[in-house]
Amino acid sequence: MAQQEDVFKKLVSHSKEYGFVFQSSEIYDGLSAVYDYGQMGVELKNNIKKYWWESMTLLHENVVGIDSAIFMHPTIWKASGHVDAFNDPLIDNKDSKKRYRADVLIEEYLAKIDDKINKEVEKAAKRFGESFDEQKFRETNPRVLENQAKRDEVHSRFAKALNETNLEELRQIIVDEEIVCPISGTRNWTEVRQFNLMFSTEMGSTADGAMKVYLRPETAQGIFVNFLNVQKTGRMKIPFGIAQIGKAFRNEIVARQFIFRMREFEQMEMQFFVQPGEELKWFEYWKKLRMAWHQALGFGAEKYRFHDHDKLAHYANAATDIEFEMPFGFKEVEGIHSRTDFDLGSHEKYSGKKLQYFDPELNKSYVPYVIETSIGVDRMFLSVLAAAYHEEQLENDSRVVLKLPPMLAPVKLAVLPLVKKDGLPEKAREIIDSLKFDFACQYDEKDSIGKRYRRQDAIGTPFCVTVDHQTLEDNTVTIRHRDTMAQERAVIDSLGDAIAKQTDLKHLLKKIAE
RNA sequence: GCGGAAGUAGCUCAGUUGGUAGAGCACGACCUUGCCAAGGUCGGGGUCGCGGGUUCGAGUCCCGUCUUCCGCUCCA
Repeated sequence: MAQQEDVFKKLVSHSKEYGFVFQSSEIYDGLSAVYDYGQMGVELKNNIKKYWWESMTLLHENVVGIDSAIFMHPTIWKASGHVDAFNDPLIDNKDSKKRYRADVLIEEYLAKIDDKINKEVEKAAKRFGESFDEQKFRETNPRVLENQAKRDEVHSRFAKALNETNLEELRQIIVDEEIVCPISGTRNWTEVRQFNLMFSTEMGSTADGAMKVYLRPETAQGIFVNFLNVQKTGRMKIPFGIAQIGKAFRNEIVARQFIFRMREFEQMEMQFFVQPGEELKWFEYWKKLRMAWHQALGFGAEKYRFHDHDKLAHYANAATDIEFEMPFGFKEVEGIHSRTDFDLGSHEKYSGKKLQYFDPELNKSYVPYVIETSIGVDRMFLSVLAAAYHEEQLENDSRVVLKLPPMLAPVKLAVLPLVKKDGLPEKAREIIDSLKFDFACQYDEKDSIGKRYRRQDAIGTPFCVTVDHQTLEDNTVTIRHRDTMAQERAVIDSLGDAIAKQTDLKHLLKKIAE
């Protein structure tokens, strides 16, 4: 583990050193859990997105894309359940360091009083037998009355505090009722804090009572609310899917582990609409397909595993994660959920609009069921980087090499003049000029050739081409391969095809299409 | 958010009982070499995370704050 964390640290500093990932606002001391992608990172990230997008939209004629806005009508988040679920009042016990939901603590306390009352009643019932009048007992027994009065008092305070979201009052109830931490048994509580996991802002002028809008906490809802638009204008027939790549925002309580959990992150989501009753079949279908997509990258099947959910979210009837072995353990990279008709059904209720599909085969209308595949771009990025990062011991020294799948590499080819004189730089530029339309090339003439190879290794460039004096005579160059460090001689005219063959995304796509 | 640790050049770090900021690598120019880094010369770059305080004087001591890492917690 210590070694793995070490690798993780190295990964973070490598990311910075070679322009993959920078901390946001670094010159102002940074902004917690927000990161920027640098000149290399953006290329890698774009390639990952392209791989996903094309695997969805090119390989499936029944999957189309959209790009919905980050701002959406606030009611959408009520319908989706995010307003309620993302709004817990939390309190910490300073001794046990445990965190609780303040409302749950009070509810448990109320339940305890109920228990007490019920026990009194049971005891009395046993004592009096047949002749026991429970209602009368409840109305007259002093112990029951006392507890009942306490319960009513706390309950009404509690309800009022919740209604007003009065956090101080919630805490005061906990203090007044001497509610203790179940673990430490102490009453050493922090303030109650509201953690709204959604970021909000105001739309319109504040003077005329602006509308509070949220930055979307997931991209999925943009797909659901456009379900009918796409279905009708695209003449889509069920089953069909809508794919989207976009930013989402969550005000995480604890956001950590580099770009694994960020407050602003990017998702690649696809919602697949199916006939009710067929959802589990499609769930299995996408599960398999999504795993194949990951494994096509060639990092090894053992780095991935499914993690099926035992406890399902309220909307789901099946759910699994695809986990990847990060330097800090197996972590979720993608989620596949059978979301039933929860989302569309809920939007029907809240919007008052029908979100149904008329199925000509069944000759009836229904709210489709949904299979969701949802992958975090940044997590994917991190997993690719982690899997690609290698430190290799060579005979007399060592190298750091990113063994990125060539299709994802930010730079595909570096063209290096062996010396920067005798017309070699000019010849190298010529080669780049002829290839730059096909893939990303980089030119470097500084330092020794070995050093330049190392620099390209560090950013994961799969091919280096070296121009030497022989090149001027017979138009051949040395191709040097990143992973094996092997070299071969090739004619310049053959370079374009040879490299495209190994760096073009379509070769990855063909792999998963099989 | 709580507890612990840390923050000095792009990176990795040194900096003595408080006395005017250093090394290696990296970076730039020139020379040299020429197919797997670390040859020579010269050069650029740091208000020591930020803000206060103590002191004649703070990278060093004290307080606050921000950020990062570890543990807890949370995780649609």
